[in-house]
Amino acid sequence: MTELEKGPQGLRRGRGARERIISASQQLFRDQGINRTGMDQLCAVAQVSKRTAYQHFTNKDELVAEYLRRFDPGVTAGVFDRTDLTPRERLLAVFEPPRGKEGLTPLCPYIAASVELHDPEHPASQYARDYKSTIAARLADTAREAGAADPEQLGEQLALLLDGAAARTRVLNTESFPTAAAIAAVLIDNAIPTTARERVNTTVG
Amino acid sequence: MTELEKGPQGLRRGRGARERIISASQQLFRDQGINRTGMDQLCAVAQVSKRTAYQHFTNKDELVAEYLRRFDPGVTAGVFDRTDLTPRERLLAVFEPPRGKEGLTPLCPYIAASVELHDPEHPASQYARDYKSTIAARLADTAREAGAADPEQLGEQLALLLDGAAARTRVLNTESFPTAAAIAAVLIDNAIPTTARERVNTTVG
DNA sequence: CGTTAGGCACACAGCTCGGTGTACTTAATG
DNA sequence: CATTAAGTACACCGAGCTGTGTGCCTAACG
Repeated sequence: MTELEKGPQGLRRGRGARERIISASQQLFRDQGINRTGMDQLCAVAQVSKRTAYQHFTNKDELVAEYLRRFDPGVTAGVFDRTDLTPRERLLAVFEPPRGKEGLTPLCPYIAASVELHDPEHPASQYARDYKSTIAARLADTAREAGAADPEQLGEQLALLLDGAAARTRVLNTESFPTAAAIAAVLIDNAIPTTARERVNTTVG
Repeated sequence: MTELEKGPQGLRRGRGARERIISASQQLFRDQGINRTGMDQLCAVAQVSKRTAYQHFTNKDELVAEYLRRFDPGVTAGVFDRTDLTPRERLLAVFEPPRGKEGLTPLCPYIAASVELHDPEHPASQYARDYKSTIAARLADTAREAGAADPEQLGEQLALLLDGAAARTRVLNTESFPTAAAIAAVLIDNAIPTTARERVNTTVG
Protein backbone atom coordinates (compact mmCIF):
# COMPACT_ATOMS: atom_id res chain seq x y z
CA MET A 1 0.00 0.00 0.00
CA THR A 2 3.05 2.20 0.02
CA GLU A 3 2.76 3.36 -3.56
CA LEU A 4 -0.80 2.48 -4.43
CA GLU A 5 -1.82 6.04 -4.98
CA LYS A 6 1.14 7.52 -6.74
CA GLY A 7 4.33 6.34 -8.33
CA PRO A 8 7.63 8.11 -8.55
CA GLN A 9 6.37 10.32 -11.38
CA GLY A 10 2.81 11.23 -12.12
CA LEU A 11 -0.15 8.91 -12.07
CA ARG A 12 0.57 5.27 -11.41
CA ARG A 13 -2.79 4.00 -10.31
CA GLY A 14 -2.40 0.30 -10.91
CA ARG A 15 -4.52 -2.47 -12.24
CA GLY A 16 -8.01 -1.23 -12.85
CA ALA A 17 -7.16 0.63 -16.04
CA ARG A 18 -9.99 -0.58 -18.24
CA GLU A 19 -12.66 0.31 -15.73
CA ARG A 20 -11.18 3.73 -15.15
CA ILE A 21 -11.14 4.39 -18.87
CA ILE A 22 -14.77 3.43 -19.25
CA SER A 23 -15.87 5.44 -16.28
CA ALA A 24 -13.97 8.47 -17.53
CA SER A 25 -15.66 8.08 -20.90
CA GLN A 26 -19.05 7.96 -19.19
CA GLN A 27 -18.33 11.30 -17.62
CA LEU A 28 -16.62 13.06 -20.49
CA PHE A 29 -18.71 11.83 -23.40
CA ARG A 30 -21.80 12.82 -21.55
CA ASP A 31 -20.57 16.22 -20.42
CA GLN A 32 -18.64 17.30 -23.50
CA GLY A 33 -19.84 15.05 -26.25
CA ILE A 34 -17.87 12.39 -28.05
CA ASN A 35 -16.25 14.45 -30.74
CA ARG A 36 -15.13 17.17 -28.41
CA THR A 37 -13.41 14.76 -26.06
CA GLY A 38 -9.90 13.86 -27.13
CA MET A 39 -8.13 10.71 -26.11
CA ASP A 40 -5.46 12.74 -24.36
CA GLN A 41 -7.94 14.37 -22.05
CA LEU A 42 -9.79 11.14 -21.51
CA CYS A 43 -6.60 9.36 -20.49
CA ALA A 44 -5.68 12.17 -18.15
CA VAL A 45 -9.03 11.98 -16.38
CA ALA A 46 -8.85 8.20 -16.22
CA GLN A 47 -5.32 8.46 -14.87
CA VAL A 48 -4.18 6.00 -17.46
CA SER A 49 -1.39 6.23 -19.96
CA LYS A 50 -2.43 6.57 -23.55
CA ARG A 51 -0.52 3.44 -24.41
CA THR A 52 -2.57 1.41 -21.95
CA ALA A 53 -5.79 2.81 -23.32
CA TYR A 54 -4.90 1.67 -26.79
CA GLN A 55 -4.02 -1.77 -25.50
CA HIS A 56 -7.55 -2.13 -24.18
CA PHE A 57 -9.34 -0.51 -27.12
CA THR A 58 -7.91 -0.60 -30.60
CA ASN A 59 -9.87 2.47 -31.66
CA LYS A 60 -11.60 5.42 -30.18
CA ASP A 61 -14.57 4.07 -32.11
CA GLU A 62 -14.38 0.82 -30.23
CA LEU A 63 -14.21 2.67 -26.95
CA VAL A 64 -17.26 4.66 -27.91
CA ALA A 65 -19.16 1.48 -28.68
CA GLU A 66 -18.14 -0.05 -25.37
CA TYR A 67 -19.12 3.16 -23.60
CA LEU A 68 -22.63 2.80 -24.96
CA ARG A 69 -22.78 -0.91 -24.18
CA ARG A 70 -21.74 -0.31 -20.62
CA PHE A 71 -24.10 2.55 -20.09
CA ASP A 72 -26.77 2.50 -17.45
CA PRO A 73 -27.30 -1.13 -16.57
CA GLY A 74 -30.50 -0.25 -14.79
CA VAL A 75 -31.86 3.28 -14.69
CA THR A 76 -34.66 3.20 -17.19
CA ALA A 77 -34.54 -0.55 -17.45
CA GLY A 78 -34.95 -0.95 -13.70
CA VAL A 79 -38.43 0.49 -13.75
CA PHE A 80 -39.74 -2.46 -15.69
CA ASP A 81 -38.92 -4.84 -12.86
CA ARG A 82 -40.62 -2.94 -10.08
CA THR A 83 -43.27 -5.28 -8.75
CA ASP A 84 -44.64 -2.67 -6.37
CA LEU A 85 -46.23 -0.86 -9.28
CA THR A 86 -49.07 -1.83 -11.54
CA PRO A 87 -48.15 -2.20 -15.22
CA ARG A 88 -49.83 1.10 -15.90
CA GLU A 89 -47.86 2.82 -13.16
CA ARG A 90 -44.68 1.33 -14.53
CA LEU A 91 -45.40 2.77 -17.95
CA LEU A 92 -45.80 6.16 -16.38
CA ALA A 93 -42.81 5.85 -14.10
CA VAL A 94 -40.58 5.63 -17.18
CA PHE A 95 -41.19 9.33 -17.68
CA GLU A 96 -39.80 10.32 -14.33
CA PRO A 97 -36.69 12.07 -15.60
CA PRO A 98 -33.41 10.43 -14.58
CA ARG A 99 -32.46 13.82 -13.13
CA GLY A 100 -28.71 14.13 -13.26
CA LYS A 101 -28.17 15.23 -9.68
CA GLU A 102 -29.54 18.65 -10.40
CA GLY A 103 -30.37 20.53 -13.56
CA LEU A 104 -31.75 19.14 -16.74
CA THR A 105 -32.03 15.56 -17.83
CA PRO A 106 -28.97 14.87 -19.93
CA LEU A 107 -29.56 13.93 -23.52
CA CYS A 108 -30.04 10.23 -24.01
CA PRO A 109 -26.53 9.05 -24.94
CA TYR A 110 -27.83 6.79 -27.67
CA ILE A 111 -29.38 9.68 -29.53
CA ALA A 112 -26.29 11.78 -28.89
CA ALA A 113 -24.00 9.10 -30.28
CA SER A 114 -26.14 8.57 -33.36
CA VAL A 115 -26.11 12.25 -34.13
CA GLU A 116 -22.48 12.88 -33.30
CA LEU A 117 -21.07 9.88 -35.11
CA HIS A 118 -23.33 10.47 -38.07
CA ASP A 119 -22.69 7.02 -39.46
CA PRO A 120 -25.38 4.32 -39.22
CA GLU A 121 -22.74 1.64 -39.75
CA HIS A 122 -20.70 2.69 -36.75
CA PRO A 123 -20.84 -0.04 -34.11
CA ALA A 124 -22.08 2.44 -31.56
CA SER A 125 -24.89 3.54 -33.87
CA GLN A 126 -25.87 -0.05 -34.39
CA TYR A 127 -25.94 -0.67 -30.69
CA ALA A 128 -28.01 2.45 -30.18
CA ARG A 129 -30.51 1.08 -32.64
CA ASP A 130 -30.63 -2.25 -30.84
CA TYR A 131 -31.06 -0.58 -27.48
CA LYS A 132 -33.91 1.60 -28.66
CA SER A 133 -35.65 -1.44 -30.11
CA THR A 134 -35.24 -3.28 -26.83
CA ILE A 135 -36.76 -0.44 -24.85
CA ALA A 136 -39.70 -0.26 -27.21
CA ALA A 137 -40.17 -4.00 -26.84
CA ARG A 138 -40.13 -3.81 -23.06
CA LEU A 139 -42.62 -0.99 -23.16
CA ALA A 140 -44.79 -3.12 -25.42
CA ASP A 141 -44.55 -6.04 -23.00
CA THR A 142 -45.62 -3.85 -20.13
CA ALA A 143 -48.38 -2.39 -22.25
CA ARG A 144 -49.63 -5.89 -22.95
CA GLU A 145 -49.52 -6.64 -19.26
CA ALA A 146 -51.55 -3.52 -18.65
CA GLY A 147 -54.16 -4.79 -21.05
CA ALA A 148 -53.55 -2.44 -23.93
CA ALA A 149 -55.48 -3.18 -27.09
CA ASP A 150 -52.43 -2.81 -29.33
CA PRO A 151 -49.38 -3.20 -27.10
CA GLU A 152 -46.79 -2.92 -29.87
CA GLN A 153 -48.25 0.34 -31.04
CA LEU A 154 -48.43 1.77 -27.53
CA GLY A 155 -44.85 0.70 -26.86
CA GLU A 156 -43.58 2.42 -29.97
CA GLN A 157 -45.57 5.51 -29.12
CA LEU A 158 -44.22 5.75 -25.61
CA ALA A 159 -40.69 5.22 -26.89
CA LEU A 160 -41.18 8.09 -29.27
CA LEU A 161 -42.31 10.27 -26.40
CA LEU A 162 -39.18 9.45 -24.45
CA ASP A 163 -36.95 10.40 -27.34
CA GLY A 164 -38.93 13.53 -28.01
CA ALA A 165 -38.56 14.64 -24.42
CA ALA A 166 -34.84 13.93 -24.48
CA ALA A 167 -34.20 15.80 -27.72
CA ARG A 168 -36.38 18.71 -26.79
CA THR A 169 -34.85 19.08 -23.35
CA ARG A 170 -31.49 19.43 -25.01
CA VAL A 171 -32.52 21.91 -27.66
CA LEU A 172 -34.72 24.13 -25.50
CA ASN A 173 -32.67 23.82 -22.35
CA THR A 174 -35.95 23.17 -20.56
CA GLU A 175 -37.18 20.01 -18.92
CA SER A 176 -39.64 18.35 -21.28
CA PHE A 177 -40.33 15.05 -19.57
CA PRO A 178 -43.44 16.29 -17.77
CA THR A 179 -45.00 17.14 -21.12
CA ALA A 180 -44.15 13.68 -22.38
CA ALA A 181 -45.61 12.14 -19.24
CA ALA A 182 -48.87 13.99 -19.77
CA ILE A 183 -49.12 12.67 -23.31
CA ALA A 184 -48.27 9.19 -22.09
CA ALA A 185 -51.11 9.28 -19.61
CA VAL A 186 -53.56 10.14 -22.35
CA LEU A 187 -52.25 7.46 -24.68
CA ILE A 188 -52.26 4.80 -22.03
CA ASP A 189 -55.78 5.49 -20.90
CA ASN A 190 -56.88 5.59 -24.50
CA ALA A 191 -55.25 2.27 -25.32
CA ILE A 192 -56.53 0.29 -22.38
CA PRO A 193 -60.16 -0.78 -22.73
CA THR A 194 -62.34 0.33 -19.86
CA THR A 195 -63.06 -3.23 -18.85
CA ALA A 196 -59.37 -4.05 -18.37
CA ARG A 197 -58.70 -0.77 -16.61
CA GLU A 198 -61.46 -1.34 -14.12
CA ARG A 199 -60.30 -4.84 -13.44
CA VAL A 200 -56.83 -3.58 -12.54
CA ASN A 201 -58.19 -0.75 -10.47
CA THR A 202 -60.35 -3.05 -8.40
CA THR A 203 -57.51 -5.51 -8.04
CA VAL A 204 -54.99 -2.97 -6.83
CA GLY A 205 -56.88 -0.11 -5.25
CA MET B 1 -20.62 35.32 -70.87
CA THR B 2 -17.40 34.00 -72.34
CA GLU B 3 -15.81 33.05 -69.05
CA LEU B 4 -18.73 32.89 -66.71
CA GLU B 5 -18.30 29.20 -66.04
CA LYS B 6 -14.58 28.89 -65.73
CA GLY B 7 -11.58 31.13 -65.55
CA PRO B 8 -8.05 30.46 -66.66
CA GLN B 9 -7.36 28.25 -63.70
CA GLY B 10 -9.89 26.32 -61.68
CA LEU B 11 -13.14 27.74 -60.42
CA ARG B 12 -13.81 31.38 -61.10
CA ARG B 13 -17.56 31.50 -60.75
CA GLY B 14 -18.12 35.16 -60.21
CA ARG B 15 -20.19 37.31 -57.94
CA GLY B 16 -22.65 35.11 -56.10
CA ALA B 17 -20.11 33.77 -53.62
CA ARG B 18 -22.10 34.22 -50.44
CA GLU B 19 -25.16 32.43 -51.75
CA ARG B 20 -23.07 29.57 -53.05
CA ILE B 21 -21.40 29.20 -49.68
CA ILE B 22 -24.71 29.05 -47.87
CA SER B 23 -26.22 26.61 -50.30
CA ALA B 24 -23.16 24.37 -50.05
CA SER B 25 -23.45 24.46 -46.27
CA GLN B 26 -27.10 23.43 -46.54
CA GLN B 27 -26.09 20.37 -48.44
CA LEU B 28 -22.96 19.39 -46.56
CA PHE B 29 -24.02 20.15 -43.01
CA ARG B 30 -27.14 18.13 -43.57
CA ASP B 31 -25.47 15.20 -45.30
CA GLN B 32 -22.28 14.95 -43.27
CA GLY B 33 -22.94 16.91 -40.15
CA ILE B 34 -21.33 20.16 -39.09
CA ASN B 35 -18.25 18.86 -37.37
CA ARG B 36 -17.36 16.44 -40.11
CA THR B 37 -17.48 19.11 -42.78
CA GLY B 38 -14.28 21.09 -43.13
CA MET B 39 -14.07 24.55 -44.55
CA ASP B 40 -11.83 23.30 -47.33
CA GLN B 41 -14.40 20.84 -48.57
CA LEU B 42 -17.19 23.34 -48.15
CA CYS B 43 -15.35 25.92 -50.22
CA ALA B 44 -14.59 23.36 -52.90
CA VAL B 45 -18.28 22.42 -53.20
CA ALA B 46 -19.31 26.07 -53.20
CA GLN B 47 -16.67 26.77 -55.83
CA VAL B 48 -15.41 29.61 -53.74
CA SER B 49 -11.94 30.38 -52.54
CA LYS B 50 -11.34 29.99 -48.86
CA ARG B 51 -10.24 33.59 -48.64
CA THR B 52 -13.58 34.76 -49.98
CA ALA B 53 -15.48 32.56 -47.57
CA TYR B 54 -13.69 34.13 -44.64
CA GLN B 55 -14.44 37.57 -45.97
CA HIS B 56 -18.16 36.79 -45.81
CA PHE B 57 -18.11 34.93 -42.51
CA THR B 58 -15.54 35.69 -39.87
CA ASN B 59 -15.96 32.26 -38.29
CA LYS B 60 -17.14 28.83 -39.14
CA ASP B 61 -19.40 29.35 -36.13
CA GLU B 62 -20.93 32.36 -37.76
CA LEU B 63 -21.48 30.44 -40.95
CA VAL B 64 -23.18 27.68 -38.99
CA ALA B 65 -25.50 30.20 -37.38
CA GLU B 66 -26.34 31.74 -40.73
CA TYR B 67 -26.90 28.28 -42.16
CA LEU B 68 -29.57 27.65 -39.55
CA ARG B 69 -31.13 31.08 -40.00
CA ARG B 70 -31.39 30.60 -43.72
CA PHE B 71 -32.78 27.13 -43.44
CA ASP B 72 -36.11 26.21 -44.93
CA PRO B 73 -38.06 29.42 -45.12
CA GLY B 74 -41.26 27.51 -45.68
CA VAL B 75 -41.44 23.74 -45.48
CA THR B 76 -42.94 23.10 -42.10
CA ALA B 77 -43.90 26.72 -41.66
CA GLY B 78 -45.80 26.73 -44.94
CA VAL B 79 -48.39 24.32 -43.64
CA PHE B 80 -49.69 26.86 -41.18
CA ASP B 81 -50.79 29.18 -43.96
CA ARG B 82 -52.78 26.70 -45.98
CA THR B 83 -56.30 28.03 -46.05
CA ASP B 84 -57.61 24.97 -47.87
CA LEU B 85 -57.33 22.97 -44.67
CA THR B 86 -59.23 23.18 -41.43
CA PRO B 87 -57.12 24.05 -38.40
CA ARG B 88 -57.34 20.45 -37.30
CA GLU B 89 -56.14 19.23 -40.69
CA ARG B 90 -53.30 21.71 -40.58
CA LEU B 91 -52.17 20.34 -37.22
CA LEU B 92 -52.10 16.88 -38.71
CA ALA B 93 -50.46 17.95 -41.95
CA VAL B 94 -47.41 19.02 -39.97
CA PHE B 95 -46.63 15.36 -39.49
CA GLU B 96 -46.42 14.58 -43.18
CA PRO B 97 -42.72 13.94 -43.32
CA PRO B 98 -40.75 16.44 -45.43
CA ARG B 99 -39.50 13.38 -47.34
CA GLY B 100 -36.08 14.22 -48.67
CA LYS B 101 -36.70 13.12 -52.25
CA GLU B 102 -36.59 9.50 -51.24
CA GLY B 103 -35.46 7.67 -48.15
CA LEU B 104 -35.83 8.83 -44.59
CA THR B 105 -36.72 12.20 -43.28
CA PRO B 106 -33.43 13.92 -42.48
CA LEU B 107 -32.86 14.87 -38.88
CA CYS B 108 -34.18 18.29 -38.01
CA PRO B 109 -31.12 20.51 -38.43
CA TYR B 110 -31.86 22.45 -35.27
CA ILE B 111 -31.64 19.34 -33.15
CA ALA B 112 -28.56 18.24 -35.05
CA ALA B 113 -26.84 21.56 -34.49
CA SER B 114 -27.69 21.63 -30.79
CA VAL B 115 -26.24 18.18 -30.31
CA GLU B 116 -23.20 18.62 -32.50
CA LEU B 117 -22.18 22.02 -31.21
CA HIS B 118 -22.84 20.98 -27.64
CA ASP B 119 -22.80 24.54 -26.41
CA PRO B 120 -26.03 26.27 -25.43
CA GLU B 121 -24.34 29.63 -25.81
CA HIS B 122 -23.38 29.08 -29.42
CA PRO B 123 -25.36 31.47 -31.61
CA ALA B 124 -26.66 28.56 -33.64
CA SER B 125 -27.90 26.82 -30.50
CA GLN B 126 -29.63 29.98 -29.43
CA TYR B 127 -31.31 30.30 -32.78
CA ALA B 128 -32.37 26.67 -32.64
CA ARG B 129 -34.02 27.38 -29.32
CA ASP B 130 -35.83 30.40 -30.74
CA TYR B 131 -36.98 28.47 -33.76
CA LYS B 132 -38.37 25.61 -31.72
CA SER B 133 -40.25 28.07 -29.53
CA THR B 134 -41.70 29.73 -32.59
CA ILE B 135 -42.91 26.43 -34.00
CA ALA B 136 -44.53 25.53 -30.71
CA ALA B 137 -46.20 28.92 -30.64
CA ARG B 138 -47.58 28.52 -34.14
CA LEU B 139 -48.87 25.10 -33.26
CA ALA B 140 -50.53 26.60 -30.22
CA ASP B 141 -52.13 29.30 -32.39
CA THR B 142 -53.52 26.72 -34.74
CA ALA B 143 -54.67 24.63 -31.81
CA ARG B 144 -56.54 27.63 -30.48
CA GLU B 145 -58.09 28.13 -33.88
CA ALA B 146 -59.16 24.50 -33.84
CA GLY B 147 -60.92 25.10 -30.55
CA ALA B 148 -58.57 23.21 -28.27
CA ALA B 149 -59.26 23.54 -24.58
CA ASP B 150 -55.61 24.26 -23.69
CA PRO B 151 -53.92 25.41 -26.91
CA GLU B 152 -50.50 26.09 -25.37
CA GLN B 153 -50.36 22.62 -23.93
CA LEU B 154 -51.42 21.00 -27.17
CA GLY B 155 -48.89 23.06 -29.10
CA GLU B 156 -46.08 22.00 -26.83
CA GLN B 157 -47.21 18.40 -27.03
CA LEU B 158 -47.30 18.36 -30.80
CA ALA B 159 -43.89 20.01 -30.96
CA LEU B 160 -42.54 17.26 -28.75
CA LEU B 161 -43.99 14.68 -31.08
CA LEU B 162 -42.23 16.28 -34.03
CA ASP B 163 -38.89 16.23 -32.28
CA GLY B 164 -39.41 12.70 -31.11
CA ALA B 165 -40.16 11.54 -34.62
CA ALA B 166 -37.09 13.34 -35.95
CA ALA B 167 -34.73 11.95 -33.33
CA ARG B 168 -36.13 8.46 -33.54
CA THR B 169 -36.00 8.37 -37.30
CA ARG B 170 -32.32 9.15 -37.10
CA VAL B 171 -31.47 6.63 -34.42
CA LEU B 172 -33.55 3.74 -35.70
CA ASN B 173 -33.06 4.46 -39.38
CA THR B 174 -36.81 3.95 -39.73
CA GLU B 175 -39.45 6.48 -40.55
CA SER B 176 -41.20 7.47 -37.33
CA PHE B 177 -43.44 10.31 -38.44
CA PRO B 178 -46.48 8.07 -38.98
CA THR B 179 -46.29 7.01 -35.34
CA ALA B 180 -46.12 10.64 -34.29
CA ALA B 181 -49.06 11.46 -36.53
CA ALA B 182 -51.13 8.75 -34.89
CA ILE B 183 -50.40 10.16 -31.46
CA ALA B 184 -51.17 13.64 -32.70
CA ALA B 185 -54.57 12.55 -33.89
CA VAL B 186 -55.39 11.15 -30.46
CA LEU B 187 -54.16 14.24 -28.66
CA ILE B 188 -55.99 16.62 -30.94
CA ASP B 189 -59.28 14.81 -30.66
CA ASN B 190 -58.82 14.61 -26.93
CA ALA B 191 -58.08 18.31 -26.60
CA ILE B 192 -60.96 19.63 -28.71
CA PRO B 193 -64.30 19.56 -26.92
CA THR B 194 -66.95 17.58 -28.79
CA THR B 195 -69.07 20.64 -29.29
CA ALA B 196 -66.31 22.50 -31.14
CA ARG B 197 -65.38 19.43 -33.14
CA GLU B 198 -68.92 18.89 -34.35
CA ARG B 199 -69.26 22.49 -35.31
CA VAL B 200 -66.19 22.25 -37.51
CA ASN B 201 -67.27 18.97 -39.02
CA THR B 202 -70.66 20.25 -40.05
CA THR B 203 -69.13 23.44 -41.39
CA VAL B 204 -66.58 21.68 -43.54
CA GLY B 205 -67.96 18.31 -44.51
C1' DC C 1 -11.50 53.93 -70.24
C1' DG C 2 -10.34 53.79 -65.46
C1' DT C 3 -11.51 52.58 -60.96
C1' DT C 4 -12.66 49.38 -57.64
C1' DA C 5 -15.11 45.92 -55.18
C1' DG C 6 -15.33 41.31 -55.26
C1' DG C 7 -13.04 37.16 -56.08
C1' DC C 8 -9.07 34.07 -56.89
C1' DA C 9 -4.82 30.86 -56.10
C1' DC C 10 -1.75 29.19 -53.02
C1' DA C 11 1.13 28.63 -49.41
C1' DC C 12 1.43 28.37 -44.71
C1' DA C 13 1.03 29.01 -39.60
C1' DG C 14 -0.58 26.84 -35.52
C1' DC C 15 -3.13 23.69 -33.42
C1' DT C 16 -5.47 19.32 -32.13
C1' DC C 17 -6.41 14.86 -32.95
C1' DG C 18 -5.91 9.75 -33.29
C1' DG C 19 -2.59 6.52 -32.92
C1' DT C 20 2.32 4.29 -32.43
C1' DG C 21 7.23 3.03 -30.98
C1' DT C 22 10.36 2.32 -27.45
C1' DA C 23 12.20 1.34 -23.34
C1' DC C 24 11.17 1.22 -18.50
C1' DT C 25 8.67 -0.16 -13.95
C1' DT C 26 5.63 -2.38 -11.11
C1' DA C 27 2.47 -5.99 -9.11
C1' DA C 28 0.87 -10.58 -8.88
C1' DT C 29 1.64 -15.47 -9.39
C1' DG C 30 3.91 -19.92 -8.86
C1' DC D 1 13.23 -15.48 -6.62
C1' DA D 2 11.92 -15.60 -11.47
C1' DT D 3 8.52 -14.93 -14.69
C1' DT D 4 4.98 -12.53 -16.69
C1' DA D 5 1.07 -9.62 -17.28
C1' DA D 6 -0.21 -4.92 -16.71
C1' DG D 7 0.91 -0.38 -16.73
C1' DT D 8 3.87 3.90 -17.49
C1' DA D 9 6.40 7.91 -19.56
C1' DC D 10 7.24 10.46 -23.42
C1' DA D 11 8.36 11.57 -27.81
C1' DC D 12 6.66 11.43 -32.17
C1' DC D 13 4.04 10.96 -36.79
C1' DG D 14 0.79 12.16 -40.20
C1' DA D 15 -3.44 14.00 -41.05
C1' DG D 16 -6.92 17.33 -40.78
C1' DC D 17 -8.62 21.42 -38.94
C1' DT D 18 -9.48 26.72 -38.69
C1' DG D 19 -7.85 30.75 -40.12
C1' DT D 20 -4.21 34.31 -42.66
C1' DG D 21 -1.00 36.77 -45.72
C1' DT D 22 0.05 37.97 -50.14
C1' DG D 23 -0.28 39.13 -54.62
C1' DC D 24 -3.00 38.80 -58.75
C1' DC D 25 -7.17 39.03 -61.64
C1' DT D 26 -11.54 40.50 -63.68
C1' DA D 27 -16.24 41.86 -64.00
C1' DA D 28 -19.17 45.64 -63.29
C1' DC D 29 -20.11 50.47 -63.02
C1' DG D 30 -19.66 55.37 -63.70
